[in-house]
Amino acid sequence: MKKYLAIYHDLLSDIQAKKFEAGEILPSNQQLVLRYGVSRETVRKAMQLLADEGYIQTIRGKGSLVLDNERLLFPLSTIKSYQEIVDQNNLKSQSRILKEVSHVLVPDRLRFGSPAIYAQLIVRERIVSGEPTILDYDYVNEAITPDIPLKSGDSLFNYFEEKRGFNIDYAVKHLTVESAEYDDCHYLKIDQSVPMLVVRSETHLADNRILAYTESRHRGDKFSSVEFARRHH
Amino acid sequence: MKKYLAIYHDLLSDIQAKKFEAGEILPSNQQLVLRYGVSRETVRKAMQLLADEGYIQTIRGKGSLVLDNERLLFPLSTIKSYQEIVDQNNLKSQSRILKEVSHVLVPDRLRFGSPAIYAQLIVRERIVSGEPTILDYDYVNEAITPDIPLKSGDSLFNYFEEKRGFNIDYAVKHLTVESAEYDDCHYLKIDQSVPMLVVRSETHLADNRILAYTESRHRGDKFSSVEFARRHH
DNA sequence: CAGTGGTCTAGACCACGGG
DNA sequence: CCGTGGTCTAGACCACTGC
Repeated sequence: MKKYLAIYHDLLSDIQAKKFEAGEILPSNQQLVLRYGVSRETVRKAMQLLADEGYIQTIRGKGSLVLDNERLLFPLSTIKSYQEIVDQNNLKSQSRILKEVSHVLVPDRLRFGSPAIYAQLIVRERIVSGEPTILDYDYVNEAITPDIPLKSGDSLFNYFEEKRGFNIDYAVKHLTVESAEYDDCHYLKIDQSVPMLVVRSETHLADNRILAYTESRHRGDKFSSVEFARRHH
Repeated sequence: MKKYLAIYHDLLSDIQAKKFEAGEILPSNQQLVLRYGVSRETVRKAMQLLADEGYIQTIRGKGSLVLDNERLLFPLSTIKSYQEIVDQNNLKSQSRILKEVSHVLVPDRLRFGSPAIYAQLIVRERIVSGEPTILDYDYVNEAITPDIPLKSGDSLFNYFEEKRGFNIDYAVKHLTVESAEYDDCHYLKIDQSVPMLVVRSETHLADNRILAYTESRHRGDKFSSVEFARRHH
């Protein structure tokens, strides 16, 4: 199903496999119409997805230019699981579960005015290049999915989408810079002088229910993110 | 021209003017087709823009739900000028030019592998609620637009787009957390212990030329950003 | 069942780039 | 001039919601 997504993924994997290098021009709309046997509007939907996510730039009269997407690392403006980011960037990384508690009330600082709910709390640390770098607190809405069976290496997103068939739609993320707390110092083996980049997010399903609240605490001295932004007129 | 943009802006201004509150359902595609006298695909283009930017959530079988967009503050994943952000959030803010130098070579740390160019450097401080909070270093490509006439209150983007007719297309932004430098301490009246949130960006025109490099240095203890992210399948 | 949004089509005209 | 991408149309079928 969904022809435009098939074309999108097909072209994207060619770009990521370097069959198209940065600076090259993709096949024209018309060529893709013939290749895939679809209408032009369907081709253009695929191209717009690629453009929105920073893989190509369309230039009228010329064609669709492949951009340098080597550097898209840890973007905050997309919903990617930690595992997806690790995979895409060929990082060496491990995760370790530090704590798991059921029936916890989600703290105020994560909710930004949304109603309080009970959740299952999962605390994990992410170890990048042998060094503990990120602390993740996931509060998963009990009303939607209680009792998550989690092994150390599992991805929560993968469980939600593949195993449970949930349709994750969007997230609202708040970024701040804060001082290291006791847990940061204790688990990440840093002292209070290291600033933390904190991302608090609220993840929604396609029916607008809140699936989870997450607090991701990154060592500031190790944090790096590359965003792609388009200008809309 | 561009009917879908007209519809987008029309609906957006209604949302921002609270004619549609968060939680309400927008008029259906069919109603908008009749109201604007356009085809359904044109209506849907406008709706997709609204959805992409986090103003609405479309729910199949129900309608287009208006989201709570009160809190979209200082998003890094869109290209907005400082002036646009200030206007949208009703902030009290001033800008002051600190330095202006012609024919400067853009430093390595801003370029991430892009070729070195000569630029006009403009250094400004942004004063929010009476307190100097952000230092901006703009390196504008001399080959594209030399000798920018700048008064203290002017917006660079406004000059590029309105006065010069440039078509800004996209930017790549690098986020890091760094220690305060001499200039940070001097102009922002802080000491070295305050961490800085640094955004370095490369702004491209529609023909893919680089218009400018920018380094924005935010006081970490005052920094706050809200992002909207969609999940693509 | 009627109404909603999601996908897809075949065709048209426009604006821009480059030879 | 021709080929490119950008916009728009009228109509079709599907999947889902809610009554």
